[in-house]
Amino acid sequence: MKYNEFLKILSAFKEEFSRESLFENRDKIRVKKDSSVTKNLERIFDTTLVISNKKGFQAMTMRDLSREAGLSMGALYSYFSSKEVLLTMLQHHGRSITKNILERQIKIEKEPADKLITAIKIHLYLSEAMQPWFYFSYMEARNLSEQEQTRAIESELYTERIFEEILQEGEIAGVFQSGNHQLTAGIIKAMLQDWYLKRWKYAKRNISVERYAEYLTGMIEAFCLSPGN
Amino acid sequence: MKYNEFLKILSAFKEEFSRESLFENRDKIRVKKDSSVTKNLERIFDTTLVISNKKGFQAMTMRDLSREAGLSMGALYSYFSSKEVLLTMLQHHGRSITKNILERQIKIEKEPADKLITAIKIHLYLSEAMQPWFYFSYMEARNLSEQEQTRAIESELYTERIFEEILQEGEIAGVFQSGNHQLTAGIIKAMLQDWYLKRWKYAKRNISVERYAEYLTGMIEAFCLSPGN
DNA sequence: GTCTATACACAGATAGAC
DNA sequence: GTCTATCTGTGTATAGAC
Repeated sequence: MKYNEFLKILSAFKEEFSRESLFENRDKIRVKKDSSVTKNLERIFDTTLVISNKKGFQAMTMRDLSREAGLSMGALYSYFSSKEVLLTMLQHHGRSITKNILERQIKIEKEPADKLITAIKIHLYLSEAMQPWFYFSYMEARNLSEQEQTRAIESELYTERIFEEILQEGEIAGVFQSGNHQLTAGIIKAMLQDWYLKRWKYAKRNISVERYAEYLTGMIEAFCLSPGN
Repeated sequence: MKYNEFLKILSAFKEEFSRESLFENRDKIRVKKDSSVTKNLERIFDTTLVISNKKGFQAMTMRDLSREAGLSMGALYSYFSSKEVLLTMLQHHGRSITKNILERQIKIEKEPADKLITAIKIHLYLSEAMQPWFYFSYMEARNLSEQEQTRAIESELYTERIFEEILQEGEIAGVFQSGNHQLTAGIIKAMLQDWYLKRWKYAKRNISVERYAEYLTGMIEAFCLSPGN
């Protein structure tokens, strides 16, 4: 799949999913009118990502956010009860999109080798399209409450387990070599994360997401495929 | 090389290097007595790493640091002029140790394949021994001043270039396959970083640094070595 | 050199007018 | 629903005693 095709799928998904997604935390929001929520919450989220990714969520003041988002302090606080809640909402929002898209796209493939390639590509494409959120999610994990940190770790391990299971499945089917699949899955995850954590580097070197995907899958195949496959 | 052997080399190096290293910022420190500096500065550094790695440098207050390091606010400020300067000093300190050790150990090897393995191992061992600093350095990079950020990026790219050059050298010697060595070097770096960024994960899974090193070098060799080597 | 006490700025959050 | 004005706690940093 090309990145352009993926973008279409993603935007269709967001369209369909926007109510559940953006309104997941509806009960925590004081504002009643839906149209205000959709309009302002997205603006608040986007602005938070921009400022936080530059200097950290902790260092972003509510006055910064107020100014950049074009809403008064008072208005901001009618969308969340505290800065910490804003952080939690933002994390939830991104996680549910990621999880849904990833599962949905992997299900389409039947063969382990295809599944592996697809999982890698979709993850890369996702993190390309939602880079600010992925970066934010990684860097701010330790500012979360204990409960939310647990969820973040679960989410991290969940993705890894997807890779691990595909590798396992492939070994049984005879297409993948045996090995420590958990370790391999972890290493794959690390390579995927590098893409959104070091975006500046790859941009400077003119490496497109498709090029990176190709190089990465090549490396994984060299290591995982059974000889002859 | 085993990790234990490395630790001996490291501690010998630190011994010999401690003056230059700890006193690199000597001019910025108001305290005159050397014995006070060696004793307290190391304590300040270590404590800063512990607190910051838990909740972020920004979120660590000087009162936190004062309490945990067992020094009053006033005393703290006689070792650095501001919180920002403390950050800069800490970064410098770790960078010079890393750079020196890495260069010194790689020089020993002559064959590209050995050089590559050594570079990977030494980097892993270093980040194992100095994990708090490596983690800190990665996570707090964006809180640095513009000038210091440039230095941090340079340092990051410098390490990558070491790998790139080894790969290049090996291709000419015929032991490594051709390919985009810059991309490969970046990916190797990502895998090395995962070790100190996700230490909790590997600890939980009982993966030792030696085991990780072995797995990683195995993967790199599968991808890089020319057939027949 | 190290302490205690304090200055001063600025953070997050809310009350109440519109 | 959104604004402005303001409360209160906490942050970094320093002055001056010991």
